[in-house]
Amino acid sequence: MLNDTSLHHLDISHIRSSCATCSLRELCLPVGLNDQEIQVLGDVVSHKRKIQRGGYLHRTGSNFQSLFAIRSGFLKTCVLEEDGRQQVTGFHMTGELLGLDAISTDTHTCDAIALEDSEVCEIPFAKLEEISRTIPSLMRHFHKIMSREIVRDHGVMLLLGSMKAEERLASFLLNLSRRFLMRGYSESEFNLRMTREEIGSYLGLKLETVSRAFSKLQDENIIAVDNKHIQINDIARLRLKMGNSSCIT
Amino acid sequence: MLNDTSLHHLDISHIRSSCATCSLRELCLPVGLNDQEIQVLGDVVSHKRKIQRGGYLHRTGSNFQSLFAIRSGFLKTCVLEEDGRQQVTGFHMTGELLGLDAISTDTHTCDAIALEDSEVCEIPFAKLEEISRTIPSLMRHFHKIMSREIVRDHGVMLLLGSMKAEERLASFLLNLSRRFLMRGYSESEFNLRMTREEIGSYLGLKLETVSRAFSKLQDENIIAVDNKHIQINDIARLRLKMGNSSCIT
DNA sequence: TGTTAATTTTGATTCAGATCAATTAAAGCG
DNA sequence: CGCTTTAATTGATCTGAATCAAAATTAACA
Repeated sequence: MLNDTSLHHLDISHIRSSCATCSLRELCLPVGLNDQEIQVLGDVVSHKRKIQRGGYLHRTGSNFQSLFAIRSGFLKTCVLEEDGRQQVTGFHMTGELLGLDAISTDTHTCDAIALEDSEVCEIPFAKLEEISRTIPSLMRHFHKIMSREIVRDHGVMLLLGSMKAEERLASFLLNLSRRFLMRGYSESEFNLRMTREEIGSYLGLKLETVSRAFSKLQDENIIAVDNKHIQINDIARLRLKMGNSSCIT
Repeated sequence: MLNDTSLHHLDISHIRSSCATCSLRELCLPVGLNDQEIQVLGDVVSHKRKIQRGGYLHRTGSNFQSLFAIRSGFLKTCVLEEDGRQQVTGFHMTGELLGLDAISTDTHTCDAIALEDSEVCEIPFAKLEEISRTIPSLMRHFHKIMSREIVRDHGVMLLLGSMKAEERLASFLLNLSRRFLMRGYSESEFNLRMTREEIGSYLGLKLETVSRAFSKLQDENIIAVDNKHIQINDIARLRLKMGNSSCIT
């Protein structure tokens, strides 16, 4: 459950690297395409963009033209309320696709902010639709990505609707762990890119509660916390903490 | 915010009724298509299915073949946890599209249960993808539907993550009100099809809390509650109750 | 490098909503 | 129609997380 805009579980190692413009292999889209198709797709996603830490990839209300595939870095998406407070709707890392929400109204419905220096590929949506007409597997794949985002959101709804603080944090850490693993990083040791407040916003908790939950898990020797650095000592017990283990797979 | 799998706000009155098999006008898909295109689409969605109150449209884990467009009735979708408790992920009414979550893995990720006798049109997904290749506006429209579901889910996440009980119920009622209005029913008076427990599951509250929130709103003369029958006396004040009014539009 | 600002931790207290419990009302059904 | 089951309301109590508050730590930056 939790975050998974894209499809890292798919093995993309078989993709041949014929793309000159942009290393598509890291991206989420070209799964299962042949050389020629990758070439076509590559022409579409050629435009790269760098965002500095703290910078905006897009803002709520801004015009939608393109999806963004994250090549590197780490971003959050959040909706801003009148009163100034923000609700984080997701954390996003390499290979994931941003902007799906904006297709609905041709307007971005959330802010996307880089939590560390990041690089994205811009994918003009009109062009993506166009070429997906001639490459059925690309269309199918894109639909799966959108669907997966819906499934993820349902998972978060379940988390927010029925789990308690410690379960939420366990779920969150396990989700991060899995996503780091899929990208070839350690599943048991990583650095958080977001603050306690941002975690809290995402999990529907106050930052103090997040901090306390971290401390609690550390006291039980399930994890070791050193500020932003997390070490998972006992992943099995962390899974137990989640309670209904249906959420994360 | 809250429920809006589909796109009732679009005016479909201009659609010419050339479809022999199934009255597509009620459905969400054929917006902006010409006669011939509607004909093509009509051939795909011809298969109808009735579900009795309490019956399943699909179950978690079952094979995904088709999306379902609701022609009449009222359904809920919910995910079942190990412990037997269920989390309602949405309530769905005429014109909305079910099954989007299943595209991701070709397996349904939730149960869809009729809360009253309902009728749906089955839309074989492979065929939909196929014809959407030749009808760009249909493809675009389908993408907007998926995207809108993502936006809706983000709205629910915001609700679950940051609103308190009374705000959640106000938001829920206003959402229902709007959806009834869009279908030509009264926005100020309607019957709930779901129990307090199901509302609570959806809103992340216990049924007692839902009941108390109803009573509170009634005491303040904002609504009148008679079991499942709801009358909204002061929609403006109900909106105020929601707090951050960004959610519902 | 020193100074300031932001973040994190921890404690004390409060409160919204959960839980427990009992009653009332409505819906099925033989 | 009366009986049983299910759903809804309301009250009393408890509890997990919010809030308030202060100290400690880390990061930012001139």
